[in-house]
Order: sequence, then structure tokens, then C-alpha cells
Amino acid sequence: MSNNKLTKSEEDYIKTIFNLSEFGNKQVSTNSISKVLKIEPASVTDMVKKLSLKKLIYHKKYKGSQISKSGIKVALQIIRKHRLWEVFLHEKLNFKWDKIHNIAEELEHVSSNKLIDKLDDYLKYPKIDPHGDPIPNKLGVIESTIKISLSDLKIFESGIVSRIIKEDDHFFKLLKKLNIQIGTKIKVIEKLEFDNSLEIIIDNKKLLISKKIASNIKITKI
Amino acid sequence: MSNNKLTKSEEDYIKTIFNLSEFGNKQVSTNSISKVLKIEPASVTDMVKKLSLKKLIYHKKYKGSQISKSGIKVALQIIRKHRLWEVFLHEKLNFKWDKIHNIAEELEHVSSNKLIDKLDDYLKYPKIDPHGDPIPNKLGVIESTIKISLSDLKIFESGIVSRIIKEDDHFFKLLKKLNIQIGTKIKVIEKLEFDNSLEIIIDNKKLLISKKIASNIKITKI
DNA sequence: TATTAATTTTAGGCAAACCTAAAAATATAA
DNA sequence: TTATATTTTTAGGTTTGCCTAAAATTAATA
Ligand SMILES: [Mn+2]
Ligand SMILES: [Mn+2]
Ligand SMILES: [Mn+2]
Ligand SMILES: [Mn+2]
Repeated sequence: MSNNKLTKSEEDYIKTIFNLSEFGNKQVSTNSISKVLKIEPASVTDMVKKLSLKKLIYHKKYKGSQISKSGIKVALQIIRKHRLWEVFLHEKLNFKWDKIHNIAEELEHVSSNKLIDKLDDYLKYPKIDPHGDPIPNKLGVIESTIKISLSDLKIFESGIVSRIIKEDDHFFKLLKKLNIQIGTKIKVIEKLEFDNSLEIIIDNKKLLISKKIASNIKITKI
Repeated sequence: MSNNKLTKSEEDYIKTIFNLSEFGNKQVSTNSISKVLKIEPASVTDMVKKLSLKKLIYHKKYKGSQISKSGIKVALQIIRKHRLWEVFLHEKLNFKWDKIHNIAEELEHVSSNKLIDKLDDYLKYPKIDPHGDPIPNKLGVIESTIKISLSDLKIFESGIVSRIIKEDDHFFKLLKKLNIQIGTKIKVIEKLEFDNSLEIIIDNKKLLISKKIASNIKITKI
């Protein structure tokens, strides 16, 4: 369809619109894009018109933007690049979890497709990035797994930690102390009525975590 | 000195001016920059003025541009990034020799210094890139080795191949057939008067190469 | 429902990085 | 040394991606 290479800005917009749209289903407001990208609404309107001309989104005045089929395709490729670079930064260069996003935000715009395929190969085709987010394959296909909040897990159910919501140093340190990280297996054995704290098991050890902590951890049921 | 981050364009200009200046000594003409970057001379004049305001070069109207101390500093860091990425592309991702330059041309502009230092560490502090060009260290210091053309080597002198001048597929294939690549040790045993062909030894095997071939190979004397 | 508030768009502008055409300066050749 | 050619700069213009201020539209509230 669209043959012209996109600019860094256009790519960031498309990625943002895709992320806000919940897999292309929802209309995305000008204001919400503005907030994520920290660009004034008036400028967002400009860009949204341009992307609309390129058929990457549909935009109805005053009504919002909806990402198109080809827009989704583009977005998934950028997300693929972003997450593969994150894996590289984390696993090969030993960057900490919370330092990789901004660098990947730049690397994702390096244009060579050959590069990203070779990187994928080099990293042995990882399925998730260091934050637990799934990595689309070359064709843009995401192996879908349903994630729910740890706090929504029922008694005696188990899951694998796959996403940390709150990205902040204090919280990361707390999780480290509790031995919780992406990939950790957790089983819920009790929910306290008193304050909704959860009693869980990690590595055969019982521990108690507050509802607030639990609600900031997403898991994949097993 | 200058604290503002440079744009991709500014970085490419600085790098080009440095490369054309023979380590900062020569004045660089507007036209020569124009030719390397494939940007019209009028545009080069614009940029040269801007870089001059930022004290990265000195520019005298109609006389040419000379890179400044701080300009050299900047240039060496970009070159460091470029060459380290080339090593990564070649050694880790198995890109062929002649495919890495254009990709590195983009990667060199990713801004994180932490990233490049970690990459350097990951690659075990390489001293030369896949083309045989030296890689400046974190401080911008280049370990200098004198390179001469293979055709200038005298009889019974030896050297290590450290640079291929002509970058073209035919020539690369020819070199491969001759078992010549960066790092190959070569000894000259005869220079034919007839056409200046060289008789050389590689891996204890004698072979004959034309002057034209020899003059496209740079070596470090040993 | 009428006002007020919030959202979105239009209008006009600006900086970066390029362009073409023409003028000015310098270099080369007759 | 004058005429011609080459190089470089100036002048004016375009596109991209942003901005502010004000107008238009839609949503919320009294
Ligand atoms: Mn980005
Ligand atoms: Mn991520
Ligand atoms: Mn470059
Ligand atoms: Mn190189």
C-alpha cells in the first residue's frame, strides 16, 4: 500500500495511536495522543490529518482517529523493533529493566528490516520483552496470552508474572526484595477479608502482599 | 563547552568536515563537503555558518572551513559510535563487510553515551572496525598506526592488511579468492619491472597481484 | 434547555534543513 | 592582465513538525 518511508515522528504517532486504540478497536481522541506524546493538541491535529491522507488512520473532524489495517501493520513492526532492542539492551548489554525504554525509543526508528531480522535471530526469537510485553514476529503476529491482575487471581489459582504496571524505582526495589520479577511463578493461597491482602507462594515460600502491590502486577494464568 | 545536543544533520556535517580535514589540519572547501554529503553547496554554506556559531568549526567567507578543537572532539565520538556499531553488525549479527556502513550511518546518531560504552564493553574493546579503521576510545584517543599502500611496500618487507580502499563487490570477491582480508599477513618478495606487479606470500603461498590491486590495499608495516 | 466548560480545529508563525537562481568572489587561462 | 570559468554566497522558497491564540464544535451542568 503506502510505499513511502515514514519519519520518526510519524512512527511515534502511529505507535501511540495503536497503543491507545486497544488493538485497533477504539477511537482515539486528539487529546489523549497529545498527552502521551507531550505535543500540543493543535499539532496533533496537523499530524492526524497527514496520517489520514496516507491512509494509516481514519480521522473524522471532532470525532477522533481510528487506526487502519495498514496502520496496524506499521505499528506492529515498530513495536517489534522497540521490544527486540529492549531485549538486546537488557540481556546482552546488561542494562537495568527501567533504563531500556528511552534508548529503544530511538533505536526503533533505525530503518533496516534486515537489521531487525538478524537481531531477532541473534536473540533467538524471544517472545516477550524485559517488561513482559509480547514481541510481534516478522509478520506482525503476536502470540496472545491473556493477562490479568494478580489481585484478580482466585484462591488456589497460579500464574506467571508477565508485566509490572507501576514503573518506579521504589516499587522495583520492593519487588526485588520479594523475589518477584518477570517470569516468576506465583500461586494465591488466601485472600484476607480484612484488607484484601493476598497470601501467595513463590518458590515454596509463603508471603503476604497488599492489594495495592498485587494490582500493579499482571500475570498470565497457568 | 557546547552543551546542546546536535542534530543528525549537524553530526554528519561535523564528521564529514573532520574526515576531509586530515585530522583537523586542512581547510575544507564548501564544494568538497557538498560532494560527500550530496547536498547543494548553498545548503552547505547555511550549515557551515551554523556550526561556526556553535564554535565547532571556523569559517571564513570564500576561504573554507577548519574544524575546531571541540569539533574534533565531537567528530571522534561520532566516529567511535559508527565503528563500534560496525563491529557489532559484522561480528554479532553476521552482516557482510560491505553492508554495514549504511546501517551504522543511522545507528551512530543514537544519543545515549551509556549505550555506546556498554556496547564497547560487550564487544571487548575492539581497536579496529571491520574495514580496518581504528576505533577511538571513550576519550577520543586513536591508537595510531601508520598505514601505507601495499604497492609502496619494499621487497622483503611485511605488513598486515588493515584497509581496503575500493569498496565494490567485484573487488571484494577478487580479494576473497586471493584469501586477502583485514588482518591477513602479507610479505612482498618481488616487484616486477615489466608492469610493477607484486609477488607476495600469504600463508606460505606465493602469488602475483597487479599494481592496481596492490594500490587498493592498505597495510600496517610489521 | 441554556450556559459554561472542555475538546478540537483553524489561522498564522517559527526553526531546521533542504532547494533553485542569481550575484559576488576567487581561480585559471588566453 | 583581461576574460572566462569555477567556487561560494545571498536571496527567496518549500516541507516538516512544532508552537500560540482564537474560533468552532461537542460535552457537561445548572
Ligand atoms: Mn520512538
Ligand atoms: Mn517494553
Ligand atoms: Mn550518519
Ligand atoms: Mn568502517
